[in-house]
Amino acid sequence: MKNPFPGARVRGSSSGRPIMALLDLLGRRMALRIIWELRGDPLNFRDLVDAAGTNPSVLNTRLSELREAGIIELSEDGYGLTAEGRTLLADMMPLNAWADAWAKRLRKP
Amino acid sequence: MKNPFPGARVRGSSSGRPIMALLDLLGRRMALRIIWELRGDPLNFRDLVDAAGTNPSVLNTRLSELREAGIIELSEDGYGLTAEGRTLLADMMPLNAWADAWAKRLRKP
DNA sequence: TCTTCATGCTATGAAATCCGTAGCAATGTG
DNA sequence: CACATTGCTACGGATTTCATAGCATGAAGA
Repeated sequence: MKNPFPGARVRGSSSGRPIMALLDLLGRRMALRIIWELRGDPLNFRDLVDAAGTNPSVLNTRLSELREAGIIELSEDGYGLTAEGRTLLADMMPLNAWADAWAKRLRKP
Repeated sequence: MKNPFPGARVRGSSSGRPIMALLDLLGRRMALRIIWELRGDPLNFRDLVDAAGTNPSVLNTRLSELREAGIIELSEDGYGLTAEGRTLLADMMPLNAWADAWAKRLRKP
């Protein structure tokens, strides 16, 4: 299937609503993780493979989608978040705190 | 593979850090979407299949993971978010605004 | 110039996952 | 006893992911 793109059909939705395209894009394997791993300094391709614990083919597929979406870019320093990507990451940061509270809950139910 | 669980190995991470388990869980097909579709009233199984634009087998797999994680529960009214699930959804809501701004950017670059 | 290295990325085949459809079991209603 | 509604499972083909090997390019040494 084509890359998720606001205004286009995506898996599970033909409405073209931007949130549906975003949920499809972020719902693919390693997409959230890749963005997460780029929260600090840019990483080169191989370091990103290691950091995300994935393999070149999946990473490259996700990178092309995330680059086309304007979330990630390749600079001289390696792969990093664009300005837009950083605002998306900022929106994801609460998930970290949520996950910690979740772990605490599940340890003593 | 076993369901993502804080403290356990998940795809792409053996650290057991809660955020990794969460990113694995949410990075599976339709997981984010299912949570999103339950932002309002509970839905029964079939309505949730339609709302998420998926099929019973994938939905059931995701539901069992999300129920085990304590994010979704089945009540007399149907499938709905738990209290914890609602806080997770609240953390996801900014994505909607982000997606709208994203769509606007991509329309006129 | 001839290695050697680091880089982004592609190729390949097997394994896992997803998808769509059909249908089952339990429960309730006429 | 039909009949509808519900949650869910079975199945087979399509797609995606996984792990590993390797290619192409450019820079840096020898």
